[in-house]
Amino acid sequence: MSAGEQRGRKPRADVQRNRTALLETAQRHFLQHGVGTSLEAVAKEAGVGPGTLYRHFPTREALLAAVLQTRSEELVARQADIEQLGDPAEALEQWLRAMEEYFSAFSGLPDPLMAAARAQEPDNPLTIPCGILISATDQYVRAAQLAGRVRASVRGHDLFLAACSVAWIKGTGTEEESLDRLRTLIASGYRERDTQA
Amino acid sequence: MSAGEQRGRKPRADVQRNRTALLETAQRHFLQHGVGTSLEAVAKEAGVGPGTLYRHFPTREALLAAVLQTRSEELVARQADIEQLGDPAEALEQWLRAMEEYFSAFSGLPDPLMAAARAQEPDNPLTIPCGILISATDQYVRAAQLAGRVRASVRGHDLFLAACSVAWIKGTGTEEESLDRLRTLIASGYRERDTQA
DNA sequence: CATACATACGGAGGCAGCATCCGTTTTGAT
DNA sequence: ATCAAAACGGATGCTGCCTCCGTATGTATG
Repeated sequence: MSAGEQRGRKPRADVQRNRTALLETAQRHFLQHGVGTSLEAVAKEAGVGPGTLYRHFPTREALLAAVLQTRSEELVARQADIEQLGDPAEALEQWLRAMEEYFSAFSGLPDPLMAAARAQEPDNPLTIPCGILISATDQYVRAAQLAGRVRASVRGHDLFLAACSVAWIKGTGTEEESLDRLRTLIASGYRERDTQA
Repeated sequence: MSAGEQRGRKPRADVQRNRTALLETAQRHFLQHGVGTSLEAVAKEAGVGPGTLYRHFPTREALLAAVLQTRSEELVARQADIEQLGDPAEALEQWLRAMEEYFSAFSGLPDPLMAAARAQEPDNPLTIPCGILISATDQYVRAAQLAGRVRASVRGHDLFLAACSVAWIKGTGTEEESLDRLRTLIASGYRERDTQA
């Protein structure tokens, strides 16, 4: 079970090479054409046949999940920054923004993400990441609630949905101003009313 | 320009027949398989060739818009009911629910709807309906604001987006309970804080 | 009723993308 | 140098989109 364990044979070199090439190309295509981009095109540009792509990543979701893994590291990095903040309300706000950006990395991403969040299919490779994000959000929410900055009825899952929504709308090409207005609306929804003295 | 004007020749009978058959079949398929349903299948089941379908409705959006027209009549009917209510806050709430149901009639509907709401392409047949809905929402918002029940900073367009979002999430198969929580969150966002005496 | 004309029909066909299967090549081990 | 496992990749079949044009259908006229 040790890290360096190599059972049987050393893995072939081209495997890792192709995998990397596919991931890089896929990321570019997802960025440019959204999650619905042609997988054939990705394979061709990565210099491999369709078969190779499908062997590495049996479904579009699998490829997507693998590409997202890279990006999710950025998200974790942000978490470190966020936890520096003393203010739990501020922390929650920033976390929501971070998630939103993560969700809107590629156009059309929120749809498969939501499908995974529903999580009926446990073999969906996007399911696990979603679960992590939801419980992370819940942490931030609880902290802010303890500080009396967020209404008691709010749950992490609610704000996860809200962040997804905003990301979805963003992906439809709505202007940034409208988005900001929506964010403000949502913030007014979860923030505790000022406890007037 | 009068209604009964018939220039040249009387229109052929099969035209109207096919159009109706297509609309009915399309509605069924949209309901069962979402807006992405196969148009070929619709044509076949309606008993016409693909060419006929595309002549009547050149794009998927055109077909969608035509089908939606029927449903939008229900929406207008609801407006009458809603305006019976004395309470403008209640009226707004009901209107939002009505829109939400309208948006989630077919799975996947919110996407083309939002694309139309952006309204860069004025020939998109969904654009006009969207504009109407937005300004209608604005009416309800203003009324509620005059009664001091909705925060002054809120605009109709914001709540239009919110309703779209909820409809979108609904379409992804999220449980009704989560949806209700989200609706509550949004409502807390736009409602005026209780003016404590 | 017969004819002529306009109009609409419908399916064949070209194209793109998905996903699979299997003969061939590459690679690591001996 | 040789072998066998492992991976490759492209040919293949399928579905759906959308267009084009020869043909059928329905409407007006003698």
